[in-house]
Amino acid sequence: MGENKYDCLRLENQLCFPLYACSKEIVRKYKPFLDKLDLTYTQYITMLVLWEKKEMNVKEIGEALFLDSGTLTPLLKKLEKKGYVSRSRSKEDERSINVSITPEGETLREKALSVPVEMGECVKLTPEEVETLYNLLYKLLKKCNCKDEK
Amino acid sequence: MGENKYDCLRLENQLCFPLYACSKEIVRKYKPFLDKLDLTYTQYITMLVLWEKKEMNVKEIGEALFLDSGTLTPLLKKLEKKGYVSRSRSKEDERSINVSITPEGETLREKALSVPVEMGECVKLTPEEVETLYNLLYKLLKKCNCKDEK
DNA sequence: TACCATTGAATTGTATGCAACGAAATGCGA
DNA sequence: TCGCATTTCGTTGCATACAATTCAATGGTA
Repeated sequence: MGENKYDCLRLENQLCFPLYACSKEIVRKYKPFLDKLDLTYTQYITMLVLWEKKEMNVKEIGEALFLDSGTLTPLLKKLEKKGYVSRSRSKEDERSINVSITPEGETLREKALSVPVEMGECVKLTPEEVETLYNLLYKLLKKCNCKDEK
Repeated sequence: MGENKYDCLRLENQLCFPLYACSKEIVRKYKPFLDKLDLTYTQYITMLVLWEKKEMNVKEIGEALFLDSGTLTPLLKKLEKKGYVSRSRSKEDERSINVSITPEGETLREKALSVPVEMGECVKLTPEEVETLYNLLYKLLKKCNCKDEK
């Protein structure tokens, strides 16, 4: 019934679309909570990795977040201006920039503890569904990220 | 072991992150295929809904794609300039803009048929996994999209 | 019918994302 | 050690995204 050669072009037959839409909607959900920290979503996930590692260079942050220097350089400068991170040339390798958490950035971590709690209340999936979704996304991410050919 | 109060802030404990990263990586995967059609990803999904409905106003497109006029207005003007759609004031409601597919846009649909095929080869999940992922994403999207309070 | 809240687009301002390019530093082989 | 490919950031240009605002058209309602 209703089969035609264009079915594969229907929005509802694309896996990419719910992925794209979900990502945007979730990021939008974060906004009111992140506003209280004066962070955007991208700044927030940058702080997440920095809170863990304390010090990373731009390349390492980029690999962790799937972002390049074109996005990160201006973003890190903004975080520096807000006082949450400091940036300095590495002494071992002058090409590299060390980005590290400041005491103010460390203080922010305390305030950020409420964010996952508040967001958790927004995601109405069961723990099993979250687990399944999480695993499939990481699987896709891994398949996706490997070099295209070979 | 290693439990601490900041565990909830670890990047790997966030569902949002693989969602965000996957979405970007998939969109990036589309690029070489969409370049052949002279479309960006957002322009592509806009064409997808328009190919189906033939004519929609900006509000309807926005509801289908989770985009607002701030994104769509300039994007639709670009698609118009490329000759794939036409834009005109609705006669029934002068506030509304009717966006419709042109013959060139219809021709483009033929070329676009190869895109899902080429992309399908990039996504190395089983059909069952794709199905599960798809359903969970739509479920999340629905939960997410409902009005926040009440 | 005059008033006014609502609606649909467009505009403005800010913040990404990313490809492409540039420049300086590094490293490696002849 | 010289030359050159590679690496790491930064910059530029283009295209989203979205909140907030504006403006014109519309739709009740007194």
